[in-house]
Amino acid sequence: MSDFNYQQLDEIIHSRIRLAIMAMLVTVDEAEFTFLREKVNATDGNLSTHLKKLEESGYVAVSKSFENRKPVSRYMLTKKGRTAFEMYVERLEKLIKK
Amino acid sequence: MSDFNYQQLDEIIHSRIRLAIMAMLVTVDEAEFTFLREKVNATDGNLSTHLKKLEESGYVAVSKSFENRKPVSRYMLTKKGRTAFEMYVERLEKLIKK
DNA sequence: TTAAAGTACTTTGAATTACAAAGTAAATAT
DNA sequence: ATATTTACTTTGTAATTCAAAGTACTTTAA
Repeated sequence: MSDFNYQQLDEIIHSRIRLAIMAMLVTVDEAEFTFLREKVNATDGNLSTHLKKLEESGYVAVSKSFENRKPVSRYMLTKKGRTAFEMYVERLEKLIKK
Repeated sequence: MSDFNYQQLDEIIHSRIRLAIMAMLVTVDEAEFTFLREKVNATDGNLSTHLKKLEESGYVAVSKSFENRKPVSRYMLTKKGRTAFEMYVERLEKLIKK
């Protein structure tokens, strides 16, 4: 399969906002909703739906709890998510590197 | 602006198929419709619409002619397209590298 | 004490996008 | 003559993206 076949790029990860979320998550153990919202520069609604999609794809796991009487959602990559991201990056680099 | 801000990635280029087209086009002087269709693994209709979008964005130029009595469309990156692609790759790498 | 404002999300609806099926126009094969 | 192939383009629809509005609280102000 040619390196230029566009379908080789995981479409779940490839969305701009989800890619930014995944790229952020690989650098940390876990991240709170509000932290991601700030880093990725997303609106609440948009972030929420994309995190849900990543969850449903099994790429991200969440733990929702209350701390100081406030809801806190913590997100982290799953093993599957990490592997998928690595594969995605590998293919992406083959595509963009000459 | 944080490297994780998803909006920094050029949305015209970022689409999977258009990214593949652009990545292909930076490696060659020009490419025919049928060549791109094969390399990128796209259907005619899909390729056609995305090439048109790249054209309208000023990233790609086309020359349409007849050769051996058949229509041939040749596509090449414009200067603007090349610059935009370089910028895109730069930002993408900052995003996915650590 | 109760009303208003904030926080941390989720749901909804509308606009945009991506895609392939169908269409066009010309050439070639049967 | 008719059917098929080639090189595209147009069209219709399904999926995606996004922010506005909504929910369920908590905190602050009056």
